[in-house]
Amino acid sequence: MAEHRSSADFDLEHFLPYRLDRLADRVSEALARLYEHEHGLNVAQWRVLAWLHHQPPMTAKQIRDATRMDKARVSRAVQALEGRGLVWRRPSPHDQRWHDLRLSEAGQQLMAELIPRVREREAQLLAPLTSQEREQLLEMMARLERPLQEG
Amino acid sequence: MAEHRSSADFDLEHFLPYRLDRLADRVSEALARLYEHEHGLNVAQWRVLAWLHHQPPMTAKQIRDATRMDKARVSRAVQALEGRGLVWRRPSPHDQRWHDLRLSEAGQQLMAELIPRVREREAQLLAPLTSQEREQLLEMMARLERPLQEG
DNA sequence: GCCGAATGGTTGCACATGAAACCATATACG
DNA sequence: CGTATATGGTTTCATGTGCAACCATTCGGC
Repeated sequence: MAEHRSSADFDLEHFLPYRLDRLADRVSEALARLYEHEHGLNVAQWRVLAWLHHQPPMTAKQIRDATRMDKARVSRAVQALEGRGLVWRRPSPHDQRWHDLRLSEAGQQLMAELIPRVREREAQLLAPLTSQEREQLLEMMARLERPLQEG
Repeated sequence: MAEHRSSADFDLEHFLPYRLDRLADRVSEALARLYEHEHGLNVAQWRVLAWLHHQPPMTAKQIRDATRMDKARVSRAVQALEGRGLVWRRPSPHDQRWHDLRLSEAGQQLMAELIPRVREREAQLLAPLTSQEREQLLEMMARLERPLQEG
């Protein structure tokens, strides 16, 4: 049985966590040129923009829940984006602890330019899979992720 | 056609790079307890140990090629492991620039203890998939990764 | 209404990392 | 041989990150 292999033949190349990490790194690198090199956005900032584009307005907490990023990471990303005028921040009328976040005009323009190119790049990355396989892949990933939700 | 969606409905939740990164993070976190919290090993160090366990001896360059890690990252991981007496380093007789790396007794012992537990944890993570699906997943990941090999 | 706990968000700190500069050794070519 | 170049590996620097401590506001129990 596969369960009884000795530890002598342990091979990282068939170890899912490692392979997952390596692929994620490679893919991320392939995309970085678009938002990092060309627009000076890091991954955290890109994600904040993407969520604000998709579903405004949001508070930092909502972004944190959506992205599962550390709250400090979200806070710093928002700060940077606000500093560059890509995001507006307004204290919520309901609760002064929150801030409602939205894309500014400039932020919307940036995303309008960026999204089609990011989509195109994703399509290239996914080219080796049929559309059925793509669905299957995302579905399997969702199944793997579910038990790992904490909180 | 799916190709003609406007940028207005872009949703990170269905964006593969993001989903991949999130899953990889979660999985990595789930494993970290084993080698990080209990043995003070970071991911880079764990990978070096795993490769040296699997295929000794190796030079830093070979580990770098195998893991696709930055050479500085490998260098620092090896230094730390040597400092803890888990790895031996010996200048290669063929070329003084290289160093042949091997696990020390302590390193082998550590891996003998760690590998079964890591395997067990991996099995838990993979539980939501049938063994056929697991193969399929790794195979699809390999197909996605191949065009991203650089150099 | 008032005090303690909870909650959204920020900041300080320690650490890991990638890129580039750098060092030492080996190879190629005159 | 001797110099230029390539290569393995290390170090320096700037940056991003998680964690924990912290601040401000709000909520819950009395």
